[in-house]
Amino acid sequence: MTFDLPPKRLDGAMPTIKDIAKAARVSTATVSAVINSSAFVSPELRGRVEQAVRDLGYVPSRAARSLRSGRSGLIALSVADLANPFYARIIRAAEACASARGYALVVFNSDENRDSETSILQRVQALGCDGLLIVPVGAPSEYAAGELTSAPPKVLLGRAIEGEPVDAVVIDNFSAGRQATEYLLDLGHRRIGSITGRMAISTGRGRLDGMIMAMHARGCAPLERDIRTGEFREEVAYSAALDLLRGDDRPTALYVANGVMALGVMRALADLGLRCPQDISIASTDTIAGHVGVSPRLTRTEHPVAEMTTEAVRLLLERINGKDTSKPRTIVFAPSLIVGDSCAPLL
Amino acid sequence: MTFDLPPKRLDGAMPTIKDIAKAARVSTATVSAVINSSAFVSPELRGRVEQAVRDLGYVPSRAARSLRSGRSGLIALSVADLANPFYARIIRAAEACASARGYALVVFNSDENRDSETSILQRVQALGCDGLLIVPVGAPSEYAAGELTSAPPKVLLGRAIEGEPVDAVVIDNFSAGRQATEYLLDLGHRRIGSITGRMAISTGRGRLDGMIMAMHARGCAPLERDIRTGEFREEVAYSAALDLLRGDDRPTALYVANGVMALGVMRALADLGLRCPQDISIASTDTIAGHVGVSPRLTRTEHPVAEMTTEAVRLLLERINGKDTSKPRTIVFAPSLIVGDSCAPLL
DNA sequence: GACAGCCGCCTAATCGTTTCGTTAGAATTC
DNA sequence: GAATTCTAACGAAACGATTAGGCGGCTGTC
Repeated sequence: MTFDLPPKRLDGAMPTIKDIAKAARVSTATVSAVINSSAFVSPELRGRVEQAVRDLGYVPSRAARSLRSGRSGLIALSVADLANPFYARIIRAAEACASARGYALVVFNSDENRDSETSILQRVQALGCDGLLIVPVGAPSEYAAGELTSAPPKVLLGRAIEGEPVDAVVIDNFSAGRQATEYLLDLGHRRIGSITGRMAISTGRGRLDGMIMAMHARGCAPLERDIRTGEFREEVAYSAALDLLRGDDRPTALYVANGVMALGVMRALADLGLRCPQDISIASTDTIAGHVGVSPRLTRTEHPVAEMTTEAVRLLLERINGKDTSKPRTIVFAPSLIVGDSCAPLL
Repeated sequence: MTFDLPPKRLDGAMPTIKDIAKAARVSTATVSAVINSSAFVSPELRGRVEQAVRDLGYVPSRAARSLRSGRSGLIALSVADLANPFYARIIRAAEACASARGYALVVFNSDENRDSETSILQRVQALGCDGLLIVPVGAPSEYAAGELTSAPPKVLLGRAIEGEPVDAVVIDNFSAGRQATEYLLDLGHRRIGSITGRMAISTGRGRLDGMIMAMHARGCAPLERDIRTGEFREEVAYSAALDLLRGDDRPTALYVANGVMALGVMRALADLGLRCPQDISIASTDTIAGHVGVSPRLTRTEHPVAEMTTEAVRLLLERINGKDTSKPRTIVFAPSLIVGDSCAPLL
């Protein structure tokens, strides 16, 4: 009897299931059964297979597996702006959650660009990702029929798209805008301005609506020139703030619709020589990363980003596994007000 | 003649290359040739194939493709701590670069945990990723032989591992520590402390060494109690700073080895009621994200994260494509000092 | 002792591509 | 007009895994 032990392959090529089968003197079916615990295998053979797997350093090929099973083990995440730390938190939570369930996370950046997003949707399909978590960047009218409802399953994260029958995990933007504004109103401010996102995006529109309604409820209304909208970007907010706050005819308080915009406003304040909160009060929705212990601490509404993301992944996986075949639903998280020291009472 | 136009499949199943071949009345080989422009095809057939592809909405299956070709089109990125905005910048640059070259980016978080890293290395292999960009979290001794040199190609990013024959893109940590410390020395500080990373990590060790050498060069040396090392985390730096700066027997200046640690120190200062730079000067390496326009602006050394990442991706792709078969090399970027207002002259 | 039933394992088909080797026909040469 | 080369397209064999179906051999029953 010749012992031609197949040595640990030195050629660098990865061993395949056939190599294991040969080494363990069993069929590939048995190897597969051992690896997936999908059928009973006698301890004898099981032992031989496990030994061979260890000896050869065998790792099943995901490519072959996914060709056969139609599953890739990949979850895609498309965010609107990778430069925004807010999305870093989403990536963190999504990665942790996906990893825990055995999935890998593929990250894309649409950079607030609808065309990029379209190509991302295609690439996600081509990659055979099992699901997609997406922070959409388009207006509702910009999505072709079926673009968001076709396979693989998709879950909108952070931003809703009206009229699209697709799962979504969002916050109550209206409430966020209202809460922040009411706080400013309570401090006595009456001329309040706002720098917010595009009106075509649910977060931009909703937060501004909440702000305006809060003012109406107190019998006032923002001036048209005090409302600035644009992309959710630091530079956009910076120039808007520069323009809005230049000169003496300016609001006494500002509601800023997200974290990086608040940062842009802060930078503008510094450039204009305005002090916060002495010269102007700032309240926002969404926080500035790493803003702990740095003055002034922003007064803002926060929302549980990690929990929202986890929930979105959970929902997505249930769709993927076909456990949830109910109608698409929207899960709404509530924002809460965190008081810092960026707002002062109006004297 | 019957026109049984194959309708856009309504069953949800994706069309395969065979469907296209049938619809265009050609062989699958021809379809493949058209799709990959891998062989000459007459305009006639080419047209029919392209038409069929459009009609059926065909997208080649990446799973089948990668099974056949051994390429997945995936590049993996393993970062040390997704909560650190520094890594968000890396992800951003890597995603942009990979996308531009037609690769998708799979993101992993080792969370400064060597065991997680080991399992990430396995998952990367199982996924069949074509390459791996990794910010390693282990000490040189913790890597098994071949762990970093086996397929797929790997490039270390930000942190070097001595003795491992693998490509790396790093900064001159020694110079970073030296520059920042020299600046503090120039301001008249003599008792300078440091809060830095683990000594087993090249960035922790290198930066501290630079700091110490700078002091030696001026005929002084840091006190042992003024040097704190630990993980590159906000909380670690926070508690180290609290302990180090409590009481009157404390350094007049601090060199902090990275951005999130600087943040932790700032928070500690706020809690201790110490003002920066009046009561203590802070210099760091690596910046705090979103620190523009917020006071005090940190004096720090910066390094071109995006360029480094781009370079790392470039290197990786050359290895993947076998264009570069030279010995592994380490590319070193130079840090530069950015003066903010977190340091004051010692009176 | 014959037969049914189960257990444990194997053979072989299959997933959707790419690609090698082949072939039919056209173009060129003598 | 026959022999040769070229060309464009095709057929079929991989790639590595899963899994339905099949087949000996054992146990148990009457």
